[in-house]
Amino acid sequence: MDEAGQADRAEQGDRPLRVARIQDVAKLAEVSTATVSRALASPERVSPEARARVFEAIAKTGYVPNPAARTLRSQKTYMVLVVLPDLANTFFSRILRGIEETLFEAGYGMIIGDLDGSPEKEAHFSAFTGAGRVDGAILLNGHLFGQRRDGSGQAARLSIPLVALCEAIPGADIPQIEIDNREAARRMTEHLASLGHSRIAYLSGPPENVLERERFKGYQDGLEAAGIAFDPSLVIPGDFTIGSGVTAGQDLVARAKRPTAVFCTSDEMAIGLMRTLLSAGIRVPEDMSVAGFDDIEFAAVAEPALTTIHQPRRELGQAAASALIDLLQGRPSPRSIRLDTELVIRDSVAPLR
Amino acid sequence: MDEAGQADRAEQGDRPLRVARIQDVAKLAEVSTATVSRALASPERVSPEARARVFEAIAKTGYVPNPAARTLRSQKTYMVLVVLPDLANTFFSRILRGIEETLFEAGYGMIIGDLDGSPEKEAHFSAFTGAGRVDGAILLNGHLFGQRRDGSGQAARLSIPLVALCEAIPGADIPQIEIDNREAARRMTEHLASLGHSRIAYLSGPPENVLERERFKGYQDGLEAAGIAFDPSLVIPGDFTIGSGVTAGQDLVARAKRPTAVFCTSDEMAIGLMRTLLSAGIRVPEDMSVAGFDDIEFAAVAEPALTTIHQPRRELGQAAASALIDLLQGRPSPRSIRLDTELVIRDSVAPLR
DNA sequence: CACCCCCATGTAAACGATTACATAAACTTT
DNA sequence: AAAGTTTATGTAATCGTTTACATGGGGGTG
Repeated sequence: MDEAGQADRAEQGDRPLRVARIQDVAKLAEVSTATVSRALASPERVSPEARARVFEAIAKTGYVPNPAARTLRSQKTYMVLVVLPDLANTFFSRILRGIEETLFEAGYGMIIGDLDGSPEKEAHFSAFTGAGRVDGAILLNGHLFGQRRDGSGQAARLSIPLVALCEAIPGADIPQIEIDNREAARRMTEHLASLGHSRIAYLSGPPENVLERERFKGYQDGLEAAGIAFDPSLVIPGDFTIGSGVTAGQDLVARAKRPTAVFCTSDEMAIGLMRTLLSAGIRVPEDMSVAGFDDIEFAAVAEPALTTIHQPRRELGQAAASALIDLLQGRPSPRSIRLDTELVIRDSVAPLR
Repeated sequence: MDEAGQADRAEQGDRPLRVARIQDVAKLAEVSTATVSRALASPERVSPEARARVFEAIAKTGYVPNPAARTLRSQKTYMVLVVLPDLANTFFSRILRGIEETLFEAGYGMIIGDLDGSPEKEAHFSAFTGAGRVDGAILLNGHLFGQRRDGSGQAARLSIPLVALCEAIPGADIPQIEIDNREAARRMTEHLASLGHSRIAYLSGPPENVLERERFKGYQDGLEAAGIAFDPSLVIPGDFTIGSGVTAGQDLVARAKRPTAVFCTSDEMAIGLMRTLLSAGIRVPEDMSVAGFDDIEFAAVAEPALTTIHQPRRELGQAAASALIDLLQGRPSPRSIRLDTELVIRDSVAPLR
């Protein structure tokens, strides 16, 4: 105290009245604020002695740089927005973890934008990127936002680096991280066919969804490869949720001529479907085989354990985050990545009797 | 162009070279920046004419306030941090939605801090709150952070409003939003006892967890109320995950003298447990009843459908967010809230034969 | 009519960093 | 030893708002 002189807003007694600023550190270390800033941003550009004094002063004052000031000046937020269609969907949580991990290691924070099917929210998150609250964004929702519906000149805003994850965005010139949905669906369909099934139903996702469209193509590819004619009556509408699986099950139960196998384009639907079948006395896989897609945690402990397509969710998240970080740091980023899936054979699919 | 004079950084041709600043709006509307700022923050304090001109200018320029500058000056970020132990856990996703919804409506963004069991990350998120990157935080992890492990004077930082959700933080003087875990566990235990079960096992959560401790007390309360002696050998260690349910199942299968009912303190464990029992030929509920806790989406479609305790997850999230917003906006906030749970009876529990 | 008060607005000082530019010292190179 | 180069540091402008304070005009009141 007797040394600091008139440091009127510095610490007093014990606890700082106010958070320390770079000025306080500079004064204590007897250097300029520029040197403190440099000591933090690029230590090698500061002499060892000064650096030591600076770090000592930082420790003593408990200084933490003010992010707002930093952002204002440097135009960097060290924040990334992750936009996804449905936060309550199990499928995304592991992906989010993969993203978060990787961002975290690189010093970035993650802001979540849960669209929840509302276009109003979409506009909101679009504004987020436009206003410079984040340095970049990872889009899991299958399309770019920001293109105003009214088409007015409402400004195409400051554009920031974007990465598409899982749902490819056709025509967008950004890195796209995904799996080969078509190929995976083909593989599963062929797998079912190879076990003797020929009446293979397809429980779909929402028709406008990109994943759905790819998987549907794969289903058709698979039928074709197996020499099975496509039967539109075996395509059941769904939307990836447990509930739509339950509904689809009721549809099947009511049919006179049932398929012998059902390929569901999400595990959630498969689990909901099996539930309805079992309640109606239809045994899985004895009476009907059921296959899923995603390999969520519950797939392995479903009853019966679900045969499905494994997606490397954590790795997908990590890859997307890495690609974005590359972009943010001016490094060249891979245009597109396709991660491998795996056909996981469990108990819900059996050879045709 | 011929009107603006030397507006060298204003729009040119069609698209703005640079995002519009408050200055640009002020110039166009022929008012000062202060008026623009006021027109946005408190429209009633600006004359209708000026207001109209300002809004017109905002529309014309596509102006969006710079959040960093705003934060720097006003010390408000309009961001909230949500700290949770495990983002990949299904239980949290609906809660997050409730939180996000409510924050969104109030104009706040949500930053997720997934601890993932790492103390290193905890320190990181603590720094988040300390550095003023967020206005407040919702803690789902059951304890406050910021109290340095080394006990050094490392500064108790700027403290921001906090709310505890789900896991109460003993001794913390902040709003706590939770359910009555003890009461709910008691109710389930009594329910099992009322069906004739007296050998009721308890599949626990992690021993240090607050929820676990409360539920365990409730289990004991329930036994006592039913006049059943507590048997430590019926307490099986778990950690809320599917995997620990599977492991617990193996333990039970190996036992000579099995319980007739198992109360699992999470649905995930219950589902994992049932899986193992069924694989080993132990029927649920005929040979053993299984009860869960949480009522996650999969509980209703498990095979058999799971009898469990329903937690109003969305409402929990909403309540926590509301409490935090009250705090942030200087309104009095309820000290603590306990939301009601519900005993959901499905098929996994049956009377003792 | 003089006084006071209120209202709408403007002026300019923060907020707390980063960084372009300037400067001085130390080291190379010829 | 002079000139040029590199290195370490400091000075001060800048990022784009919000807001305390100042100002001037209009309307009430005594």
